[in-house]
Amino acid sequence: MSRAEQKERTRRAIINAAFSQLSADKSFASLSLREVAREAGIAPTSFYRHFADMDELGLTLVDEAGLMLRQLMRQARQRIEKNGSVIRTSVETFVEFVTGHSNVFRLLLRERSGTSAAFRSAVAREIQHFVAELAEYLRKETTCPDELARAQAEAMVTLVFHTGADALDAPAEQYSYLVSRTITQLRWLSHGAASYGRKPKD
Amino acid sequence: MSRAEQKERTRRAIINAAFSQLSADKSFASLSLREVAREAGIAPTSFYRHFADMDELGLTLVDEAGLMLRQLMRQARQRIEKNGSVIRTSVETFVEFVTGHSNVFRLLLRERSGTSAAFRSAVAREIQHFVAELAEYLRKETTCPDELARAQAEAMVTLVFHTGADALDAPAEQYSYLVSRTITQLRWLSHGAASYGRKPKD
DNA sequence: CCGTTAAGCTTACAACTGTTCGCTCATTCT
DNA sequence: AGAATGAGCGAACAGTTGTAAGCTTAACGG
Repeated sequence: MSRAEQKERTRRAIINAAFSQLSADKSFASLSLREVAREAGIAPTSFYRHFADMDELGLTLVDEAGLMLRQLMRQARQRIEKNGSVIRTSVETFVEFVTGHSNVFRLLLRERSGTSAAFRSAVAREIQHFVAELAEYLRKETTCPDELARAQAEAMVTLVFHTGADALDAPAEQYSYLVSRTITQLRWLSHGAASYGRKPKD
Repeated sequence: MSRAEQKERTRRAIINAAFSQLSADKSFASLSLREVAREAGIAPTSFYRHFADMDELGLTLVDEAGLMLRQLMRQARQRIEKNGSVIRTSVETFVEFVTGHSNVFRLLLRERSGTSAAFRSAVAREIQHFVAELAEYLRKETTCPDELARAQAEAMVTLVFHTGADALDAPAEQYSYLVSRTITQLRWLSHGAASYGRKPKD
């Protein structure tokens, strides 16, 4: 096996070990270098051959999580073409992601308001991808001015993201309620933005 | 000084020390019993005379934070009577709270998705007070059926809470933008819910 | 007034943490 | 073929953590 190949392999082992140790009871901040190294099957000191410190690993994890999110968006778009209902399909796809990759979602959810400014802005950047894409869609589909399309997209992403957080603690039989509640909220937003249009008085 | 009085005094010293150590870079989970005890001016082992462990202290902090929130609500209601604009007054009051007691708000924000189920549900309970109260207001002021009033209140609280989180990382000169953006979003919701009414088709 | 109570202290321990240093040894480069 | 590179290792260190055991001493109750 080539040297670079092997290096990449244990790098992945570290990343996977970190992801697998994240859980409802364990945040990234509470991971220890030694524990991660142990699960990755290397000596604690070997960790430094791949990352300068845990923060660097954390940023890598956030990047990977963002990547998964973008793949999710693509998947949702495909579904929409075959299904039609934009809002329902998007929300359902998102909830599936949250429940299927809960560790990954939890990372983004927590580090969005975590103790590291670098982490926070990394997560914020990933979420902005969502917002920007949705805003562009709204600009095309509706007659919304740019600024308002963005505000609308931000509200929608906030609500969907928050629903994901709720889903983490909710029993599975509540998912359909959460989804339909969120759909209702998004419709209100959409309908309100369309008809309320531009009346920025107090 | 009475015995009970002195006990309550150092109990407060512990609570205050804990609050004061919370910051943008330090979450409750990263506080240590020893550091808190040091700042409170007691020996580490004396901590146990007041709390069984750090978790018990944390739940106390969440309770106190919730108390401050409820005081805030009362304050907002008084302002509304003299001002008139319900939405603007509420959002502005909330942002003032967030910036004025950022440590307290950060505690709620983080523990809402933290690693302790007990903390999460404690925070959720505090936020439900907000939602319930707002929902009742909406039921009175509008012709909304109960279930939808609640969904609307939840969306509104989510958006306002999220704005608070944004304000934590934003420079002060951006506050007015954040406030007006949120007001717009809330108006959309309100308007959409009123006119969209009950049309739960896909 | 004297015995009881309990807040607070000091000392101590075992378990972890991140990180430095120097070594091995298989892969790579010349 | 021989030298250089660099991933991985073991041992060690200084620091911190939570918590147990036992003592002191001031406020309390009878």
